[in-house]
Amino acid sequence: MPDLATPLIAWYRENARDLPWRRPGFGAWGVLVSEFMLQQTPVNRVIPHLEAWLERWPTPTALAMDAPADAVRQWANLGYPRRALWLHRAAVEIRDRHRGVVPDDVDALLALTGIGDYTARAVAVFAYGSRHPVVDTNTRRVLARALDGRSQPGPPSKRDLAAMESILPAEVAASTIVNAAAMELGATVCVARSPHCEICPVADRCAWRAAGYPDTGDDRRKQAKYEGSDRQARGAVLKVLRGAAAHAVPLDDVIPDWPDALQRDRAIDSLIADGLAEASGGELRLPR
DNA sequence: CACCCGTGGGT
DNA sequence: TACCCAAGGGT
Repeated sequence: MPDLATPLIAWYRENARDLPWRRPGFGAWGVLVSEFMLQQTPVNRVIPHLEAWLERWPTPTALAMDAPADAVRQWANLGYPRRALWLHRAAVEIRDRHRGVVPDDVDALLALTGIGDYTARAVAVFAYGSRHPVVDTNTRRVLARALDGRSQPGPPSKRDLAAMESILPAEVAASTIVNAAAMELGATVCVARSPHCEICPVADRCAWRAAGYPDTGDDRRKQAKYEGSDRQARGAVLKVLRGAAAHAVPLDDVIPDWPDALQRDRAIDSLIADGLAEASGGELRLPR
């Protein structure tokens, strides 16, 4: 097993980006909100929204006191608006189960709505300094290349945690840096396409490089086409509900010119089923 | 486990 | 232009 930790720590010290959630004293709530926003949304789009969010809701309890509709509106165009709903639910759960304090325990975090394997460990490690393996898509790619000699990682699995654990230093502070450094390397150097191996701190011990950069193929499933999809229809409906001062919109005024009326109705029904919309009196609105 | 869920920038 | 990709999670 090559020592990745030592070069990763040295590299991270010099090259880590200055991101808001890495500032000392940023707080567990801020870290948690950032992790929700970063679930499938790029860093650069998250930063302004994160700052506005925390200014409006500096604590979980503050968010819990407002309506889910406010969270969905504030989420704006970050995408996957269920995350806004789930973040609101998590805030309510934190208020009710944890006296308004973001828990530091992985199992307690996992029990919160919208928090899975990655986010629970990210909060425990980056907000509280615990020692756990944190594995996101960047880390999986770095480990697949450096350890397994593959160009892309396979599907996510529990083995990913064991792989990360295998390169994690025993000492707590160092382990936190290695977790962050693996993610950072994957995000900025060991990127999916055209990686910058010439500046990579672990190039001299990378199994993929040593093997001559074989293309092992990408067994991830391709993203479904967005144009013409149900997701696009849902997005259009939610954009209307979020929009302007309209708190409730007559059903007949919700994307009336959508090309596929069946798809439009399906989108509305699924949004209601997800709790992202409510129908009453022939009107549609965000959840109160 | 496969599939679903938004949105926008890069190539 | 199309396609790729993004600090995932729930069902």
